[in-house]
This record gives sequence, C-alpha cells and structure tokens, in this order.
Amino acid sequence: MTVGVRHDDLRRRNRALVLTALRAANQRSRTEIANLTGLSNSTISAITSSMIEEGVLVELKGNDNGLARRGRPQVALALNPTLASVVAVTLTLNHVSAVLIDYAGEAVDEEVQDLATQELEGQALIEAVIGCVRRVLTRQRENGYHPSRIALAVQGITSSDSSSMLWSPITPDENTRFAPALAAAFGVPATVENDCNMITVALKWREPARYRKDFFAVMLSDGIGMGLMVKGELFSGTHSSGGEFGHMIHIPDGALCRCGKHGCIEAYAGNYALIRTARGGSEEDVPGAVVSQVEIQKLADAARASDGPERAAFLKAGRAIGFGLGSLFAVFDPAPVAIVGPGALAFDILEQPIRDAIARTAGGKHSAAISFETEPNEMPLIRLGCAMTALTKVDAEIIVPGLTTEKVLKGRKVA
Amino acid sequence: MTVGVRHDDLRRRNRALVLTALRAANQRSRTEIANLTGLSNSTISAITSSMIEEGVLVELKGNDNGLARRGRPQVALALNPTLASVVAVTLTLNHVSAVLIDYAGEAVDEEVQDLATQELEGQALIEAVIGCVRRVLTRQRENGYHPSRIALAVQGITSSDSSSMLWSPITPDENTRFAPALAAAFGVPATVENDCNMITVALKWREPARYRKDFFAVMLSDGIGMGLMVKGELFSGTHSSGGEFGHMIHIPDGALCRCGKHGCIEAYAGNYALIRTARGGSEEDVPGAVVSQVEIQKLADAARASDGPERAAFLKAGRAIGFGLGSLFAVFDPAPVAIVGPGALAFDILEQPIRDAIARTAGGKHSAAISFETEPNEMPLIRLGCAMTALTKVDAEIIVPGLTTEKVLKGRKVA
DNA sequence: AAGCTTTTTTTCGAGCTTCGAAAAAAATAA
DNA sequence: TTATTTTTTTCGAAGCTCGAAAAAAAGCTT
Repeated sequence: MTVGVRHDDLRRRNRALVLTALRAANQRSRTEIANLTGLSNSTISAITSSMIEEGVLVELKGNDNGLARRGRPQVALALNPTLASVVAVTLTLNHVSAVLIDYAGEAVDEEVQDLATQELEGQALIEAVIGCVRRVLTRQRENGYHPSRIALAVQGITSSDSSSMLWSPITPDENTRFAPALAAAFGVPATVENDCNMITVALKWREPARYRKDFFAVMLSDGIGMGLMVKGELFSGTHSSGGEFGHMIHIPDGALCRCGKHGCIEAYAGNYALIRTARGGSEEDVPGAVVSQVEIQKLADAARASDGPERAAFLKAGRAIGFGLGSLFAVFDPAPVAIVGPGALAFDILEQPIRDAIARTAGGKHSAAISFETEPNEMPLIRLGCAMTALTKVDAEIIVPGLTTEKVLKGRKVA
Repeated sequence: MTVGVRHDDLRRRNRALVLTALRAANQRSRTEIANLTGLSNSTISAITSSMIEEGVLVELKGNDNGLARRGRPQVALALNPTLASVVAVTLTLNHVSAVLIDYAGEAVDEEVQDLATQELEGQALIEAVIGCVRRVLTRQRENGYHPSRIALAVQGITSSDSSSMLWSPITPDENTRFAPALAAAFGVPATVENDCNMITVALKWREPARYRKDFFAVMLSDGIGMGLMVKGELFSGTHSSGGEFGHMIHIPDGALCRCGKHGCIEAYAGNYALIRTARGGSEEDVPGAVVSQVEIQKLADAARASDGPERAAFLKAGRAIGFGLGSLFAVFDPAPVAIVGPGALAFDILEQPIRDAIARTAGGKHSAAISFETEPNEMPLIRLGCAMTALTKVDAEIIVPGLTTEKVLKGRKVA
C-alpha cells in the first residue's frame, strides 16, 4: 500500500516541480515557473528563495534578453552549476569515455580511452572503467569538482536495480557488478544502465516536441537494441533493463543468434547477420568477431549499387525488424520510431522492407503513418541520457525540504 | 508538465488511501487503517468521521469478531453499500449479462440473455445491451437502486478512452460506440473495456498474494487474448486496449488468421486454428464459424488418447503460444502467467510444448521457474474486473474533499 | 528630472491539513 | 467498584499554499 501523504511531501513535490521546470530549460523567471507549474506566485517565491539560500539556484542578473519592456523586468533563475556535478561514463566495444558534467548539465571535461573490452575479464574491465573516471577527476580536482554520482551506460542487459551488467556482447564476463565497485572507488553512488534506455531518455530531453509520451528507439549496430518510452515513462523490464527487441523471435528455430538461441531478430538484422547472409554463409555459422562499421558501409554501398546478395541481406534484415515492430505494435500500439546507431546510415535500404513487413501484421494498422527518424551518431545521446539520469537523481536528494544543501552533498560541492 | 500540488490535493490523496484500504478488505478499524496507510490516528479519525457524515462509510457495531480482548474494542468501518451502485455488463459471443453491484462490491441482481451477436449490426447490438441493462434496473428500481456508472466488458479491441469497441470477433460491426449510447440511455457515465484487461484487474483483486506487481493473463478461447499487469498497473496500449498477444507474429506470412493477416499466434492457437490443423485443412482455409466448446473438448480428448493429428494440432498451438511468450518475456522479462478461459481445460496437453518453446527463446531464461495457473471459467473474473473498475471510478469522484456526497451522486443514491 | 504606469516579486494574514500529546471512551481484570 | 488496557477523539502547534496588498524596478510622459 502506498504510504500516506504528509505535510512536507507537499513542499517536496512542489520543489521537484520547480527543479524539473528549470531542467527542461534553464533560465526561467519566477513568473514563468509559476505559470508552468500552476502554483501561485507566492509559493514560487517562497520555494525559490529558500533554494537560492541553499545554493541550488542562482539569479542571473543583468541578462536583458534583448527586448526591453515596461515594468519590473523578470529575473532569470538558473540551476547553480557549481552546486554539484556528475560523471557520465559510456562503455562500448573497445572504448570507454567519462564526461564530467556540472549541475546545470554542461560538460566540463572528457576523457576517452581505447580498451580491448573483449579480452578483459570482469575485474580488469571494472578497473579500466575506474581508471578512466579517475583520470578526468584528477585533472579537474584542482578546479574543485567532487562529483555526487556516477552513471555508467553499457551495451547489454543490466539489472533493474541498476547495480550490474548482467550480460554484454562486448565482454565474455557475466554479471559484472560495476555499481558497487565504482561506488567504493569514489565514495559516491553509482548506477549502471542500458545504453538504449539512455538514448530513449535523451531523445525525450532533446526533442520533447517530437518524442513526448510514446515512442520506440531502435539501435541498429552489431546487436539490435531498443528503448521504449510508454506513457511518458521509460519502460524497463521488471527484473532487468528489458526491451530486448533484438531477441524477440522472428523465425522459430531459425538462424543462430549471438545469444546462442535461434531465430532472434538480431540473427537476421545485426551486423554479423548482415555479413553472414550477404556472403552466403549458413544460418548456423557461429557469429564471429565484431564487424567493423566500414565493412557494413561497403555492404550497404553494394546493396545500393545492384540487386545482389548484399541487397538480399538488407531485405532480410528489414523484414525481421519490420515483423518484430509489428508484433511490438500489437502489444503497445503503433508509435513513432527513432532509428539510432550506425545502422541508421543504411536506413534508406531498410525502410521499404520494414514498412512492407509491418503492413503484413495486425499490429501495423496504418503502417504508412508510422514515422521513422534516423540518428546515426548514438554517443552524444547516450551521454546526455546518462547525465540527465544522474542529475535527476541528484535533484531527488535536493528537493527534500529542511535538509540544507551541505547536509545532502557533504563535501562534494565545488570548493 | 505535471500540475502543482495544492493543499486540498493532500486531503484528497489521503481520502483515496482510506478508500483503497477498505476496498481491498471491507471492515477495518480506524487503527488498522492508520497502520496500513502510515497516517496518524488523528488524521484517520478526521477523514473517516467526515466520510461517515457524508454517507460514504458506515460503522459496523456489535460485531465482536469472536475474541474478546481487554481495552476499548475496535469499531469496524465498512463501505456503505447503499451509497451508490454500478452495473457490470459482459458481452460475449451469443450472450450478454448485466449485474447490479452495490457500493461495497456485492452483487444485487443479475440479468443474463442469449443474443445472436454475430448477426446483429451496430445499433441493434447496442440496443440489445441497453435492453439487458434496462431489465435488471427496472426490476430493482423499486428497491431504490440508481447506478452511478456502467462498465461494459467486450471481447475485442477497445479504444484507450474506453468509449468504443474498435473491433470484435463477435460482430461484423466496427467501431461500435457503446459508451455514449449507454451514457445517453441511462444518464450516467459508461465505459467499454477489453475482457482480458478486466480479467487481469480481477486477478489482482481476488488473489493479491499471487498476482501482485507483474503477471500476464492469457485467454485461450476462440481467439487468443491477453491482459498485462506491469509494475502493479494494468498495461494498456497507448491508443487501444492493447496487449493483442494473439496477433503477434509467430510465423511471418504463415497461416491465415481471422484478422485477415498471416502468421499470427491466434492462427495456430485459436479454437478455429486447432480444428483446422487437426482436420488437415490448409493453413489458407478461411476461419469459419465459431467452434463450440464441446468440439474443442472432443479434440482434446482425442489428443490425450493417441498421438494423431489432434495431438499434433495442440503441439503446434502450444509452440505458437510458447514462442510468443518468449518474445514477450524478452521485452517485459519473465513473469507468472495465468491461463484463463476454456482453453485452460486443455492446458495439460499444451503445457509441455509451451515450456519447450519458451526454453528455445532468449526471453525464456529460467523457463522452468515460470509458473502457470489455470482458470477455466473466465466469466466471474470479467464481472469482478468490471465491477472493481467501475467502483474505483466512483471512488475517484467521492474522494474530492468538500464535495458533499449529494453533490457528487445527485439523485443516484439508493432511496 | 519628477511623477505615472506597468510588470514582477515579496510580504502578510487566512485557511487548510497533519501530527503528537493529552483526554475521553469503552471494554476487561482484579 | 476500581484499575488497567486499548481505541478513538480533541486540541494546540507547525507547515504549506493562496489571494490581496505592498514593495520594487523598470519604461513612459510631460
């Protein structure tokens, strides 16, 4: 049973509303916030003045935004960038990057590093990630940054409590407990999230007009990932990160998938599957090493040039994705789809077979109306999603009324 | 942006908490409610006393529940059954029923009626439903019942605003706008919901211990339906009732489905598909009239008796359901499954092929651990789900503080 | 440049609500 | 009949939001 609503919950929720309004677009006046939240001017005045005193918000004076109007000018409020900071870490095949981000969401510094992820076992991988974070933090320590949180995005399945990477194609290790290790190394909370889920979160922050309540983000890369936004909330599985679109079954007992099962969508549409099909390999051929993006581009060029085995491979892939989306639409209803990742560069070849397949499913009613947007470069989205996820969690600590900021972020504040 | 929390929202939410506690188990003392909700005794005292004055709750005196303890005895509070009432209507193939239910959730009277649903066009079907409701209400009018709401459950797809039945196998009509018609006929709000969704809601009310946060209800009948409970909430589609498990694709371009597309799970596991397969019909044979349950029972008996075409048909059906569940588990993660409806009587034949198929999918990790419960008789569940859905909506009107009950339920109260 | 107008922001009192403590109520036990 | 125990109500304190009024900070006017 949900717990009763006490009196300070009210203030907490309204503080959260103010913070959310400023996260969506920094620099808003008190009047704008009042209109946005539906709260009265007096309430906003009370809330913001205590938040300014706490150091959460700052007044941006002397920014006249050009048009001079009659009357007392609005004073823009903004998140205090020096209040706190977070680190957004991204672990992908052969690469790890760590970005230090201030409380207002601006990137401060970044550390990128190559890494033979496929050859690193659990502990070594964890230490490589820790090392990357440590480097950027050491560099910025003199500027007084002590992050409040670390958010790690990985390719693969993560646990629903955001503590572990349960499985990933980039390493042989299973159930890698990144979060406790990072938390221990830096003395702050850490989380591990699925990369596609972070992309989905990011799309909503970046383009709230287009990606609002319901949409799917399909990541086409070596594997096939998905993030789902359902009724305005990130849809994650009940135990894991969920949304394993790539492992829905396309053909029962069909082609061998990287996961060891047969007939998954990925076994037709993943990069390795494209190569396998185009080269006339057997569907039982064990998926080999990760395919370079250059190779896929060559494959796509060949498919565009002539109606050979390459084009057939893309048709087969599109068909698998399309039928999968059709099945998904049967359960969730049709919604806009964002095609993210390197595969988006070949979407011109994929779109028609995808649409054809969707049209052959019951879930694909009005398939022509379904919109597809492409976004080949997924890294900025993953980082944005990570940053916003971590900052939102910091916000959740800050909104507790009565707690002074010092208590919440003891010693982690910028000097 | 969510609207700000004002002061009376607080009281409203806490009133809702009290009401929910009593709906889950009628007859609780103030002290029990305080412990359950986490609110203080004084708050519960204030809330319940105003609700008693409004006629929402009643004190049940002199019910000593057996054990006599020291101290002032607890006074049981209960929902006032005469405060309001709702009608739960169920429309299935060839039958319509209307049950009058009091505010405490007890059935008062029921009207069941045969109906040639497949031959009735929209308006005639609507009027038949209205007639059934009218009969039970006319009979009970002398007892002072004036329902506050009507909830209709139908087989088929309904709109997400609960106004229309978009498509149903029981009638050729499409987009039948039941809700406005019922609302106009009886002058009270009406809703149309999908039967499987109602079953899912009902399971949670009836067996909260087993069916709590995450589970799937699969309805095996002429068609294949599904209701999904995800994170404690009924999962419905973004535009329609959603959860059209039966129309996820099992075999791309496979057997002809009743929906006109090919390869849906239903085209292998629906009653008509079982008959078609067992009799050696082509997968392109157009699904005929609805199959009688007796016929399916005979088929199941034959399948149990010997390894002939009947058993092969059930194997094929189980395989389709199993692969479908595997795909679903990939997206939602594994969860308990309730097998509801007449098909549950043949679950002994279906279980093994279902489990075998799940084990062949990536989503079916730990497939042996997935629990299946069967419930052949779906009607009581549909009615319970309808009743609770309608009563919960009545509750939502009642919890608004300051509104006296007379204002909310003007003239609809029992005399 | 001084006063007027306009708009934003703060201040102040009223009206809710919840909570804890104390009081009242209603039973059993001695 | 009195003491004990448990539930329920009462009462004052504290916190929050709101509307109205006041204060602040600008441009506009003469």
